[in-house]
Amino acid sequence: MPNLTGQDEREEISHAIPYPTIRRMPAYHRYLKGLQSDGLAMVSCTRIAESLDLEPIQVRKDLAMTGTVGRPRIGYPVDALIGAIETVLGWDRWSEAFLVGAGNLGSAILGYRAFKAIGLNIVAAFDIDPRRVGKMIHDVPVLAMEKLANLARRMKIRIGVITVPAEAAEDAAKALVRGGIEAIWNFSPLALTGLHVGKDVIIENVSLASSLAVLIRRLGQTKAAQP
Amino acid sequence: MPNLTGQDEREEISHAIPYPTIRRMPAYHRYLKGLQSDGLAMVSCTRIAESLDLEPIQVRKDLAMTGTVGRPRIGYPVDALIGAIETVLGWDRWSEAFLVGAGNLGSAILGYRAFKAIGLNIVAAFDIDPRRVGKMIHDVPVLAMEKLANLARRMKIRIGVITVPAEAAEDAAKALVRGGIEAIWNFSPLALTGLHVGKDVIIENVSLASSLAVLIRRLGQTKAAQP
DNA sequence: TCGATATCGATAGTATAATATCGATATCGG
DNA sequence: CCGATATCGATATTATACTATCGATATCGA
Repeated sequence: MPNLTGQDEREEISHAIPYPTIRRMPAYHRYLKGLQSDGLAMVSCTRIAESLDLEPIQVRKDLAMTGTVGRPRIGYPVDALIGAIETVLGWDRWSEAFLVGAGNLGSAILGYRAFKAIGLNIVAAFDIDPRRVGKMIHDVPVLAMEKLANLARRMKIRIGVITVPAEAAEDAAKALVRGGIEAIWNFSPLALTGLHVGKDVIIENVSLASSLAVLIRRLGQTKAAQP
Repeated sequence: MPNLTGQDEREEISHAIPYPTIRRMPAYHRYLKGLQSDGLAMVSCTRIAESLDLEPIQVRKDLAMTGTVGRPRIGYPVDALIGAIETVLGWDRWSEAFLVGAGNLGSAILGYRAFKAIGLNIVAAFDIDPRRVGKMIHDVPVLAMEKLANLARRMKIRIGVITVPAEAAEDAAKALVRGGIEAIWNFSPLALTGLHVGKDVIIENVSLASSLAVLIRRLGQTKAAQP
């Protein structure tokens, strides 16, 4: 049975997109936006690869995943690529989100206006500290944790952002799940799993410790390589 | 010629550790620290895997990379594992670092005291905005960008953290490189490459957009799965 | 004391993603 | 007008990481 809606057709195409490709998409998007503002209409994989320090073949395969077709010797249409990437990443339809933990990191993320352009609109923050409750941080109200669940259900919030210390991460996650949240973007040092929140909640852990571990490791190796 | 120092011997063992394993190491460390404070002396891969929602085989292979030997039916000694992980990750000898960009995100990272426990000690921040220069943020002084290069060389700083907007990232990176910095931890939306800073500078990009892209994508897929 | 069993360590197999190869195509320069 | 060439798209190969299998080992309980 053929699907007539663009929505489902797109899903069908994009179902097989590997996550490494998804991770590179924002970089392509940023670069293409730059070309677009310079008035460039077409661009080749070779050029993109040179600018982003990637392999041309990899770029070609990644862009093919968006469904955009290129022309030999010319390349891909810039505008179409940008649109296709935005569709694949879901940046065309933004989602509202709640944030838990209005500390240093939480405030920084609330102040990061760029998220709105990439599909995330944080509409309220929550904290257990009564001294923070009631304040506004970057135009976003800080509310008491007790109000989270009901408000989330009422507003049909699907995404929760966790920016609390490790000790509070599990409680924060469970509060979000009680509110019916479907996806959690977790910045706490405790890596959340399906064991914490149930396996049908989507979790994306941003592990700064992992990232730093790789950096320090590579630094140690170069030092060892040049004695 | 045999090496008598523990340093080089360790490097030899750990040279082959895959980066995915390195990325999981901080989670193991955190979990093991919890066991240690509970007084547990030995732990099996099975138990670790269950708690962290991983495969036991994967945990066993990861831990084997540290050189720690386990005992059948009993498991691995907790203390030894912790020490081995700290050695592999370089957390035993912390490095001093400079931070560029004392805005929201920069302040948050300066306030993140946990980094000191994992090998990173930020000793100074830099900013182009004269209104920020001269202030203290979480006990770290904010200095003028012009002072960066000389001070970095004088203090033999090896690591730089970039928390500036995308437009300023390349300049920030180049300033760090002029100061002789060897490794850059980049939080800006612009992914830095060897083309920006020269190919012998180590770069670790923390791409929040990539992380969010994966989250939103997975969310979109579950929605499509249940119409 | 001795067998049952949980676990380790090593080897083998599988899945995934990165890279290479090659024909097809259409533009650009002569 | 026509050949040289840059690029695309598809297929094939390689590299990497993850998962499974199996014998060896040592503890625990009967």
